[in-house]
Amino acid sequence: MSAAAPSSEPASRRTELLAIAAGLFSQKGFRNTTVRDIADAAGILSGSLYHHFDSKESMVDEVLRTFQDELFGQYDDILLGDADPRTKLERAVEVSFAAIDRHPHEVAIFQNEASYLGAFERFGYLAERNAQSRAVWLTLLHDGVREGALRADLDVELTYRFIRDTVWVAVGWYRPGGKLTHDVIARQYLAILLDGIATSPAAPPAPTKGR
Amino acid sequence: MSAAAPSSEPASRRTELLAIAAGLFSQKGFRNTTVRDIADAAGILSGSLYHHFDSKESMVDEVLRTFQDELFGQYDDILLGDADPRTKLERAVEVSFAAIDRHPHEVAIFQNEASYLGAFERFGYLAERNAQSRAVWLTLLHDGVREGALRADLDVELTYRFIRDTVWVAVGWYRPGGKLTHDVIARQYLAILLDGIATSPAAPPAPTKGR
DNA sequence: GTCTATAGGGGGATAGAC
DNA sequence: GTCTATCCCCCTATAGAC
Repeated sequence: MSAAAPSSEPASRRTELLAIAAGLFSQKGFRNTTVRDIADAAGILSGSLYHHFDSKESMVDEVLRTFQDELFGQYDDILLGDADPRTKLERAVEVSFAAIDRHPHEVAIFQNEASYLGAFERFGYLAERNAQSRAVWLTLLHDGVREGALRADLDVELTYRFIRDTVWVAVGWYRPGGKLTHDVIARQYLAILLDGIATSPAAPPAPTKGR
Repeated sequence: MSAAAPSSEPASRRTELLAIAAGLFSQKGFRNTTVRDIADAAGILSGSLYHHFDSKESMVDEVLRTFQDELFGQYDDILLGDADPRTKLERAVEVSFAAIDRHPHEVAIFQNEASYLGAFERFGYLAERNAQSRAVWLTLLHDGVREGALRADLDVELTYRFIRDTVWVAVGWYRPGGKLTHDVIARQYLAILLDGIATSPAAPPAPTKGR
């Protein structure tokens, strides 16, 4: 097998091919993307791909590992920092939206294919990363409650799911380079998450000012 | 082709087969589910399926249409009702979580396959339903702002996306019959959405009570 | 590093017997 | 309503030439 280890050289052909594959995987799904699709997009024939990679699986594997190593490194930095709980939570949200901005394909692949790929031994690390992600958010939320920054009656597990879902699913509609930048979205999202959208808790029918 | 119209009789074989197919489509994805998978699960051979349906596409088509007709009927009832804006918004959220409870497979299929299926002419109605859903939520949000129930500075478009995403993506982890019932989840979710998770807007580091 | 050629398997769908 | 048998296409991956 000629597939060599990624050797940090001049953004190699290997890297180019991975980027092309990632785009297709995110757009059409892993199974629904054929090696011929990838080869076509790269301007070569399908057989030639196997000079660079062992298999289609190897491609998605390398894409996901590279992305996750970077993302979880950022989470770790936040957790190890000495900011207050609310700030840490805000930073984690910001970092996540920034990841969607910089690596939309990778995020989409992880979102859409994790459950399918996770069934293979080779991709067992996906479940580990998932647990690690949960641990990060639960830590942030528990710290926030303990220090009084978040409501004491919070269902932390449920809140974690809502945050996780809302943040990552944004990859479905966020467009890098569009009108809304990732940091604006993060701020707006945090405003809703932290303070809600209502004018007051269980507001009365409102003193009929409009209509 | 023998595929007859659904004739409302005793939960027919046809209906059974659709339920089996829906379960597989939601679990493994549409493309990743073979007609042989469906036939196996039904205890028959793949060729026999074509006595009931024209094609695999026809199956997913019927599943989605049936579900969406029901769901949007409920949305319409809410919109046409005379409740106040906040109550309408709450009901729409409740109805959506109830739909996840009663039709988890259908919701999952719509969530995961809409973008793929939508590319075919036959499934053009998926895009229409999507636009209809957006119209429902935007109406609810705009009414809420106009009547003073929701913050005047709300980014309605962005809020719509967050609501939509968080509600439907719950199908990924919600388990009918589990500890958390759909109405409890809806209430908890509305608590976060309407009032936020923070103790106070931009709370100070908190009078260090714990640690 | 890419091409030609092809092996080997699985997919959707059909025709006709029972 | 189901089964047997099968067609034809597309998929991943390989072997060896250039």
